[in-house]
Amino acid sequence: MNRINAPRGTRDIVYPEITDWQMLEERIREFYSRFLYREIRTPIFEHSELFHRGIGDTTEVVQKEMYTFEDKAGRSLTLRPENTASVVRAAIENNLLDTAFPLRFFYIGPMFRYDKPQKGRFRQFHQFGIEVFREESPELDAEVVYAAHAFLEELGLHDISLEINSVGCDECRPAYLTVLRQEAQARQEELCPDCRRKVDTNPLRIFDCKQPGCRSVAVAFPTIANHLCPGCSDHFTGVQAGLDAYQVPYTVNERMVRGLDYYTRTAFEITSSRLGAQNAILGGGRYNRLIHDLGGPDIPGIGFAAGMERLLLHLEMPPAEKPALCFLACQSAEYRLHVMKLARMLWQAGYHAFVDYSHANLKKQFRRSDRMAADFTLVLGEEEVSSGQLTIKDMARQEQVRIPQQELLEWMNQRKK
RNA sequence: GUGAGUGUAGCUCAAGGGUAGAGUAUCGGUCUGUGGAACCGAAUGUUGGGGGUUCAAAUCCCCUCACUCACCCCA
Repeated sequence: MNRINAPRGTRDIVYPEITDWQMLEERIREFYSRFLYREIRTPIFEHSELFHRGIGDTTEVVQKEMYTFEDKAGRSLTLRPENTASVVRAAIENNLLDTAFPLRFFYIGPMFRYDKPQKGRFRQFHQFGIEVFREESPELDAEVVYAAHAFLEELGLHDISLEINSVGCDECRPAYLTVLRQEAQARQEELCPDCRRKVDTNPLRIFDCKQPGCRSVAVAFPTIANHLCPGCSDHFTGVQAGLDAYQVPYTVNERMVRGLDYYTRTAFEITSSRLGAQNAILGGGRYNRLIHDLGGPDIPGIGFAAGMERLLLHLEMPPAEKPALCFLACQSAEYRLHVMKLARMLWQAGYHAFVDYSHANLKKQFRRSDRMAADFTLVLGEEEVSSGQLTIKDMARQEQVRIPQQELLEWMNQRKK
């Protein structure tokens, strides 16, 4: 029979890598609960319309990268490519927006995008993120950015840099885009074919182009900084003051663009220099229209999402502390039932124990114990059973003792300290 | 979606038209109450898949699939 492999761009996470994931998830839960973020779990698929309306029809993600399918009743469903729209939908649907309690959510889970896989990019990948609704002060933006940056720092991530920008709002961005489009049109000849197309559709993206020609042209283009309305301008100033208060190191990048349409005002991104081409490890920003656009009240929101694969790619997790492991061997099969009684004692007391049910001789059982990196090997044989004792060998110290069987737990407890 | 590189034993890799190999891991033995070392031995492959050229293909040609990296896009 031919084998079936995991679909392209997906992968299995198995031991020992899985322990890194478990530790990371634990750290996320602990860290973000300090800020009163509460976990939320939303469905892995949603009505396709949620993402069309939320993320924006013209975005790359929606146009080319969604896993969309029809269910048996003919509904158009889509595997979530990101989670912000879902969290907003869930908050509205569950009437969570009426409470006086802070509206703060965090999530951890798989996302799906039909991309061509490469280093740090998968079709099923995992993100964690946070969302805050209803608070509009710039200082809150600063706290969210701090919560993003400080977490990575606490994880011991090096070689990361934080960039922020303001992308304006519905008041000032259209006017700026007009100016930018004019400028780009004037110098169209000097742009690559790709960018020439962007002049009409999304001129901001020209700033992203890596072609040296486009880059040198785009440097001269006007940035949004001078076109922000007073409201956005004050807000951005406030964000920066807040970041200084929280002592977050950042640089302002007036040319930073984000891929999702819903961002207003604050946008930020954390990249790593150790990651290859896919160097964005975290991205987010404010979205003051999204909740309203998805049928909710007219309240603002802000959040970010981080790529967990990319995080783990250059994160050195400390080796997990594993409790002592006892390997239970016996001289021959006739003592097996005795061994099982000892195993039961250990398990009930919370110890890790492995019973060798094979009929191998002791030498082989010891070898197996060694390969499994057991801390202790317990042996039961004729001598032990007839005297109610058992032999324990400390594998690392190469010392062994014989003790009464009923003293096993006592011995382990002392040994553990 | 575009491009480049790579697919041979569980893993890392040889063999570049003439019998598919090594290291490592696995299993057995030297060694039936004691692991890591050493020595001896065994097992394991539709050479990613399909087609073509040839007396003969892992090797040359075509197609396809997968992986890797880059473009693109983004977490």
